[in-house]
Amino acid sequence: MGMASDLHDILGDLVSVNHRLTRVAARAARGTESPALWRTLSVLLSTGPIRLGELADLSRVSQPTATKLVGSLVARGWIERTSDAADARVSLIASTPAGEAALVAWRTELAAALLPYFADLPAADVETLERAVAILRERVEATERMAAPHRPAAATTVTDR
Amino acid sequence: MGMASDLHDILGDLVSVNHRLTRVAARAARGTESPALWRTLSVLLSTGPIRLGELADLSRVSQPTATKLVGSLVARGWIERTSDAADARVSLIASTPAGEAALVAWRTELAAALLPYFADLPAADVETLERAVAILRERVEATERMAAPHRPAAATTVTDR
DNA sequence: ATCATATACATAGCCAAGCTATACATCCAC
DNA sequence: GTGGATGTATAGCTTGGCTATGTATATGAT
Repeated sequence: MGMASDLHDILGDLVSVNHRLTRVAARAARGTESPALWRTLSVLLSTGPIRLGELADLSRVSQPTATKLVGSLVARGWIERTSDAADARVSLIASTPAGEAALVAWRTELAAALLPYFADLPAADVETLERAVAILRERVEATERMAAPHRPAAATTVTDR
Repeated sequence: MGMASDLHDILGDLVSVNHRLTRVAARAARGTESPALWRTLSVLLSTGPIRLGELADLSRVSQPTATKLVGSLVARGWIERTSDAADARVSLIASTPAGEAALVAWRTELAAALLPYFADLPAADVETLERAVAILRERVEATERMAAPHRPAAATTVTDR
C-alpha cells in the first residue's frame, strides 16, 4: 500500500491539489460563485450566533474582511445582526433560514457539478476520500478552536464546542 | 467503517473543508502568499513550455487572467516567453530555474507551516491522506486533459508537485 | 465620578485575482 | 490579397484580501 512519503510532502501535495480542485469547482459551478461568502455562512451555521471578531478568527480572515463579508451576507438576507444588550459595541450575527437554504443549494449544485468527474470512482476510493475529508475537517476545526480561544458562553445556542 | 455517505455529500464536504484549509494555509504561510502564481507555475512545470491559451485552459482560468498571471511571473523572473517562429501571435511560456526553485521553496515553507497542525496524525491517517491526494490529483489531471484536448506533444514531462 | 486605556467594530484605501467585452494582430482558405 | 478565424492583449469592473486608522463603548485606577 502507501509508500510512506513523509507527512511534509503529503501536505505540500495536498495544498497543491486543493488549489487546482478549487479552480475546477469554481468553473464547474459557474455563476454561483463567491466562496468566501459560503465559507463565512458555513462557519456561522456551525457555531450559532457569534460576534464579528469571533467570526473573523474562526474564518481565518482579518476583522475588516469579516466586516465586508458580513455586509454582503446581510444585504442578501442570509444572515442577521441583533444588537447585544450587554455590550453596545457588538452585535450577534446569525444565519437566517434563507441563508441556510442558500448554502444547502450551493453545496448541492457544486457537488452535482463535480460529480461527473468522480462518477466512476471505485468504492474503495470513495471511502478513502470520505475518511480523508473527516480527518481534514477535524484538523481544521482544531485550528479554529485555537484561533478563537475564549468564546464567551454565547447566547442560548448550542455552540458544540 | 464506511458510513457510506454518498459521493455527492462527500464532494460537498470536500470543497467546504478545502476552502477552510486554504485559509489556514494562507495564514500559516504569511507573507509568502499568491496561490494563483504558484498554481500557474506548477502547471507550467508539469507541462513544459506551452502557449498562453493552453495555460489558461489547464489552470482553469480565463485567458485574460492568464495574461495577467504570466506578466507577474515574468516580472519575477520565474517564467520566460520565447517567441514561436511558426506563429507570430503566440509565444511559448516556460518556467525558469529560478521559478522552479521558488516553487519548491514555497511548498516547503507551506508544508512546514502546516506540519504542526498535523504532527500527531496516526500513521493510518497519514496513509489515508496520501491516498486521497493521489486520487484527487488523478481526477484533477483528468479534467485538465479534458480542458486542453489536443496539446502539441509537449517537451519534457516533469512531475507535478 | 473621572479620565485613561483597552476593546470591538467600522472606514479608508490599497492590491491581487477573477471575470466579460472588446480591440488588435496574425494566420489560413480561397 | 481579402475575409473570417484564432491567439493575445487591453479596458474596466467586482470581490476578497490586507494594513492602518478612526470611533464608540467598556472598564479600571484613582
